Amino acid sequence: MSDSNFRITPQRQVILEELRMADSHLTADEVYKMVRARLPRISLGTVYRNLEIFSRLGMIYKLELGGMQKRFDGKTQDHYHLRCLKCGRIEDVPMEPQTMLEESVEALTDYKVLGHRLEFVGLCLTCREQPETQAHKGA
Amino acid sequence: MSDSNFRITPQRQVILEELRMADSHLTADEVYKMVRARLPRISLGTVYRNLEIFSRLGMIYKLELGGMQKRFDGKTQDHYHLRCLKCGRIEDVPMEPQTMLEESVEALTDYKVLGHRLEFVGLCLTCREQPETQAHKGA
DNA sequence: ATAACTGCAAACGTTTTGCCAGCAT
DNA sequence: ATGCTGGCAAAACGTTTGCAGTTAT
Repeated sequence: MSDSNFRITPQRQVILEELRMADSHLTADEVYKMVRARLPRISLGTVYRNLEIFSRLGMIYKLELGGMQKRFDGKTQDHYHLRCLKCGRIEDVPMEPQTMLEESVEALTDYKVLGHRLEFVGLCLTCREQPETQAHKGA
Repeated sequence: MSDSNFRITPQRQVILEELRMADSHLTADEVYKMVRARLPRISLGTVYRNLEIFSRLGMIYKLELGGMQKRFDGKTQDHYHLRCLKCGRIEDVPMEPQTMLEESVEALTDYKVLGHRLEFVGLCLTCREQPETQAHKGA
């Protein structure tokens, strides 16, 4: 792929649409299931290939958080994430990226700091209120 | 494992020693290779099993950073990490955990925030100075 | 004709698991 | 005798890749 002769095929169209329609943070497999409802013959390999291409082109955002599957996000700009330890739900944090963190680290080390990834973990409202149940699974 | 009848077997002893001797951030496979030099018959499964147990007991620290293998760290207390994009080296950041970040997120959302993970990426001194070479690999 | 793209299946690297034997209590 | 533990091999998991056929230019 030369990144310039990039065609919007039906598969790519549908993958993008589903990613943008979902309230974000889908795993490749979830994207696959959703797309397959509209294009039953699409393959998981195609989904992976195109998610990778989209993210390389900056069309979507690839989340690689700790110890989990990759997730893909229709949004492009950087933001922090918040994960519920009990149900696994992932949400965006309505907080501006703290660039001063990078400045501090650059002052403290001999690295050229190019970015940072910040993830919060905790318990969502639902899971705090239902102490003994697994409220929901997935994104 | 009931976590109380926990025995220090030779395997466990050596795994812990190697983890504490190394300057940290080993992958399970690296631990396996090092331990095997002293206990040639140990199996990779045993290494994984015990790393998991140690980290559950808080005896070591399990790093699960974005999109990579897990790494294990003899140190116990929380700290931030800094990864070189070019050579993959991972270092500790000499910075105190910023608990006020968690307070901000708790104020901004309806989550009970229990922790956070912060990872910086950039270029280490070596890799900045040798622009065209891959300086070193691994931890 | 050429290059990009897809579906399919196989391969991959990492991690987990089942099983049985061995050892400590 | 009970139960934790280790070695081994197989399985599982998420992801990537090779290939052959298809589609668009």
